[in-house]
Amino acid sequence: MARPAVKKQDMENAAIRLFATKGLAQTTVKDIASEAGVTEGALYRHYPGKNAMAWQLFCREIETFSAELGTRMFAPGAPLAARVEASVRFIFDYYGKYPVQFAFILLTQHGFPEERILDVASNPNDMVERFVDEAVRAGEIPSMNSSLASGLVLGLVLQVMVMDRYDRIEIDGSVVDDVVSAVKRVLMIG
Amino acid sequence: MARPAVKKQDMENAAIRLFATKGLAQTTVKDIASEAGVTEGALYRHYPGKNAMAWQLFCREIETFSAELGTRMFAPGAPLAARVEASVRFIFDYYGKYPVQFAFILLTQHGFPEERILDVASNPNDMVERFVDEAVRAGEIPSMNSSLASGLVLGLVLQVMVMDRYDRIEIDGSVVDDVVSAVKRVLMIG
Amino acid sequence: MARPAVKKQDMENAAIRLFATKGLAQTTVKDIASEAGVTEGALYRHYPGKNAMAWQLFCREIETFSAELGTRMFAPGAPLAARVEASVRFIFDYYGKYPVQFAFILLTQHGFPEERILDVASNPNDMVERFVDEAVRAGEIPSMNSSLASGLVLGLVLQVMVMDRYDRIEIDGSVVDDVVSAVKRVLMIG
Amino acid sequence: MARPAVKKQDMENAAIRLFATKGLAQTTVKDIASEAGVTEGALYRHYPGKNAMAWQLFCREIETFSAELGTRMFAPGAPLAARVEASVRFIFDYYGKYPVQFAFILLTQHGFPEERILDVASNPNDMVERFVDEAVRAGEIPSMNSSLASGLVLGLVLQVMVMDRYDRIEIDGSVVDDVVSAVKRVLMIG
DNA sequence: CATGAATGAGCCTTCATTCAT
DNA sequence: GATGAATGAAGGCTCATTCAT
Repeated sequence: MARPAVKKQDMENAAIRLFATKGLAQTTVKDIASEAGVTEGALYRHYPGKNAMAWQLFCREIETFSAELGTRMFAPGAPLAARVEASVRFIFDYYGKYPVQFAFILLTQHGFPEERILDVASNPNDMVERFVDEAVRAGEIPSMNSSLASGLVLGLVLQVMVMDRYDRIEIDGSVVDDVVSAVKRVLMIG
Repeated sequence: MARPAVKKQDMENAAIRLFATKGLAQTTVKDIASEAGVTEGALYRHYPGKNAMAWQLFCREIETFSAELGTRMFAPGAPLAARVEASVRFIFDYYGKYPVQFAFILLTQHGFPEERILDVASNPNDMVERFVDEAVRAGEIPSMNSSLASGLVLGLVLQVMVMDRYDRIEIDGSVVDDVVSAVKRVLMIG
Repeated sequence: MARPAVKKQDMENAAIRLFATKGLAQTTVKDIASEAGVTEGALYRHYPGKNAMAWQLFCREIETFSAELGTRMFAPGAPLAARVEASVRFIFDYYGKYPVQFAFILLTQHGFPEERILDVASNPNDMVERFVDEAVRAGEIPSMNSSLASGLVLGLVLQVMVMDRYDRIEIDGSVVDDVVSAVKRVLMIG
Repeated sequence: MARPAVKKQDMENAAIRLFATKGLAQTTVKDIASEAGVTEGALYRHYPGKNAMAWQLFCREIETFSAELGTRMFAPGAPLAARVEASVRFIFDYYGKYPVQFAFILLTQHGFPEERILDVASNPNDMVERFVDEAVRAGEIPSMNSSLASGLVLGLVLQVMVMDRYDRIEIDGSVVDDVVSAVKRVLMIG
């Protein structure tokens, strides 16, 4: 009978918040521990180390996000344009609702010494690629390099978020509208 | 007699190469020194410290790049579409010719504890923004949020490079063509 | 119902095996627990701490061994040479039969921060010393410094085992014969 | 031009003294540093780490010792018995003159996680083995297993030192005489 | 009796920076 | 200008031990 281990949750929340704010390398184990109200050693009961913890949380967050994104992107029966629109809107909703988690994904993605975001089992990149492939095969959009298309589309969305975090723009409804139509134009939909 | 302080050059080259390869935080002063064939203390003869050195090199690289980019983007007398095309092609040329420098810019941009790329005096972001503003004012493209547009356009280009570095795509002529037309579609040119 | 506290046995066996293999300092409480299939805290149900456990086991093993050795060394009525021979043979038999326990004694003897093998109530050293004293008093061997003689004799036997563990020699019947006669020559028996 | 680096000497002396006194595992880097009057980091300019330092010093000490021992053991032209006697006396002289170094060799020999004394290039064990082989080949002593003989002889000498360090005996001239004759008897010389 | 999360002190190591030479 | 030994402040991690469950 283990105790409710609520401290683990505290540590994970603290870690994500700190990773998202200061970056992986700039966040110390001591930071995480004191933010979570525990001592340093406690981390090592649940994770093999700091980087491993970050990577594990990173995968979990990105997979949670991807799973939900998938239901929009591949909603059965929905027309292509609607699925694109729903997907983009979902991403920005998610970004608005879980800004810390999203910032964590955004800021940490290139910071791992060994691992890479594309190694995560279910990642948005692969999903967009599959989406494009299927659309091409269905004759709904012209033939195109799906890997490239996936990069282009994600570039549009992610960079807008980067600019939001850098206070260059403020994301609101009209911005999202603009991104939706940019994505459609890049994919030559409608 | 002996050549002059060619050591400084060696150190800068080593630093850029290492920062581009391993990232700022993962590169130690000892790494730089030994790669350049000098000792650790030598760095402090030319720079106040490691981060300052990186930031200084970063600004220099980005300004060199920006200056050249500007001549394409604002080529006097050239039509809009041609300037867009020339700009995108230049970016990829530069990326192909100075991959280390470019990776340095790409990988280091989020790695500074204090500074940010948008603070660099002459940065691509501002340039694209100005480009869009002028095009709108000239009635060459529909009215649009230029900050957002700048983000979208840079997102297209940068993410393609990220994917190249992650071996998801290989940049060649047709990829560049595709990016050029994606940028044009996003800016609603032609 | 369930068997009684067989867990304690498991822990002791695991501890002895690990101490013998990796040494005292290199063996962690977690090692012992996981090897024994229990959790870390369980150790403290039976022992005040790791070092105390090791010392207790060490004393137990050495006393068990010493007691049996004593019956050979001081077998009533047996001639001196026979008792020496029986003793040496017993040591090597024991070493062959309980290699882990013996290695534990051998490798751990200098590893305790506070305690020392010579502090154990019944230890081989004291026994050999008494043996020599009595033989001298009985006029069976020339007068000699019994403390020194005890060191010499034990040195012969123990170092052979060390060499066996280091794979420099392989102990077999003829090796034991040689050690027996070496001991006799050192003690000037026969 | 490096400064006289007298601190390195201090650190090595402190390390040897501490390793000999408390053992390898019980000696911390902080101990060594503070005993040598430097800070912890200083160690890492000269050695890759604590264990590496200990092993390096250990090898150096044992090789210094072995080299000198070799000149006695293989003194050209000297008769066998004289060489044995000179060798044993030299060992005890060395032990008396450099008790710390010798204790370091004695106490540390089993404490390395990876390495072993018999792996040292020039070690006493190999030397004694060669000595016995040559003596057998020259017909000066009966045929015998030289590996075993080497173990026996070293067992005699080392265990006497262990007992000295444990205050069970006090080494003086007559003890050394006794060890010399014990060695001769074991090797069946004279 | 057993669990295992948590502690707290300490360990080895790293590294940007300083400074006597 | 250059050297490299030394510093000092962390940093990540380990581990014997405690204790609420």
